[in-house]
Amino acid sequence: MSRSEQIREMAIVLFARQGYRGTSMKDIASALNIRAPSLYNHLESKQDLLRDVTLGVMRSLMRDFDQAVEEADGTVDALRRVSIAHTLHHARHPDEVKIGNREIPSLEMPARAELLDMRRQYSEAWKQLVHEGVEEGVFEVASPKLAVFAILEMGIGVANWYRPDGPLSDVEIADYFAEIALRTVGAVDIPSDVPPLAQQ
Amino acid sequence: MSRSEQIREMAIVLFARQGYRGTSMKDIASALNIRAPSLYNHLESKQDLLRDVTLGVMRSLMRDFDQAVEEADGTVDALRRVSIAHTLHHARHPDEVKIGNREIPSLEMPARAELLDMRRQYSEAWKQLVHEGVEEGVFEVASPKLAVFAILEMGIGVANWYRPDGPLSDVEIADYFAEIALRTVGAVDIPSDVPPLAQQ
DNA sequence: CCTACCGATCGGTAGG
DNA sequence: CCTACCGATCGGTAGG
Repeated sequence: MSRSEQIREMAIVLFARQGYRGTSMKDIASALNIRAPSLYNHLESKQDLLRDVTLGVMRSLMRDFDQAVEEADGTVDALRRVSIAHTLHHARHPDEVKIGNREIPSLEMPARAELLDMRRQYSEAWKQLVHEGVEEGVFEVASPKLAVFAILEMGIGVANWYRPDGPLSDVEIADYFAEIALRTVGAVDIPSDVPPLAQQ
Repeated sequence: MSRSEQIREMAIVLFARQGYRGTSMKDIASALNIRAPSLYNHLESKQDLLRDVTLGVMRSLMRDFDQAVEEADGTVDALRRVSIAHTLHHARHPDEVKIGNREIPSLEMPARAELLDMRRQYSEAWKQLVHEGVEEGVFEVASPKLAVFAILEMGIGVANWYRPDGPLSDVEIADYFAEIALRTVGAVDIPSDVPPLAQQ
């Protein structure tokens, strides 16, 4: 792994643990056994590190969403697949998404506006999908917008509590949350090929 | 409103908007048209402000939870009521809960441990309630723990997007989310006295 | 990749 | 409630 990648990975760990402003360039450098000024051979500024991780995580989320929709067979399956992708992403990249959600005020313009616009696009794509399901008559939901917010936040929260060494795997949690998502939009006749979850 | 209260309210607004470490004592003082050192006639330290708001919000959430359970008629009604209380609290005190969720790394020991313990107690009380419903046979849920996380996070997210001047009132959102919560735990035969939601 | 160093800003105190 | 001021730390640069 290149030094530049090492720095970026360490920054993600420390930003997630201590916050962006609670992490100094010296903290990052010390963790890699070098001095702070040496970092500037590999990056322009501390703000660059934050911009890369926050914009990167949204690009990645949107890519997963598009891929899930492409692979889907119908709207119900599409919602299940994007729900799984959303939850899995938050279980597998908890540090990155924590930074993306918490450090919006630390992100300077114009990157902040860009991030917020990507977030808007992402939830818009979700709303569009739910809307299609309503039009097709496979979903029954009082407010698509509220339903989408509920589903998204449920997945986002996973980043805060999921532990790989816990009793449930990320796939099990993602499957279960996808079931909740389908219930939330009032999808009926759900083809359930999901194995039963262990208690707890 | 006393100067001390003014300072605390302004701190909450600025901590939520700019983050704890992104807000200087000078920022708070300037917004009140005084100088930074004058703040110290009303508080011990900047950290005190953070401790008061983060511990206060958890005390308040737990109080609301207990009251909702006391007023409830049975376990299904209890889950509906605590869900409503949880969502309403996040809609009505968005700044406080945002700080409580984002600034955990900024909170120094031992307050941080105290906060985390209160959060654990809070979700434990929720899990206990869901567990009772399962034992009574009124809930059907694969994993009480996951169901509780899903419900809690759904409500927490409200603080990030709810706007009082939006198309839906906080009460409407709380009622709707309580319905989703009941679906999440597989509560059946839900007595629905909730008025239909406006689309969008 | 290092040492030496810069100006700016921070939380907080002294003293009135 | 103010001015004057403190030591510490910050992101970043110069120069090698």
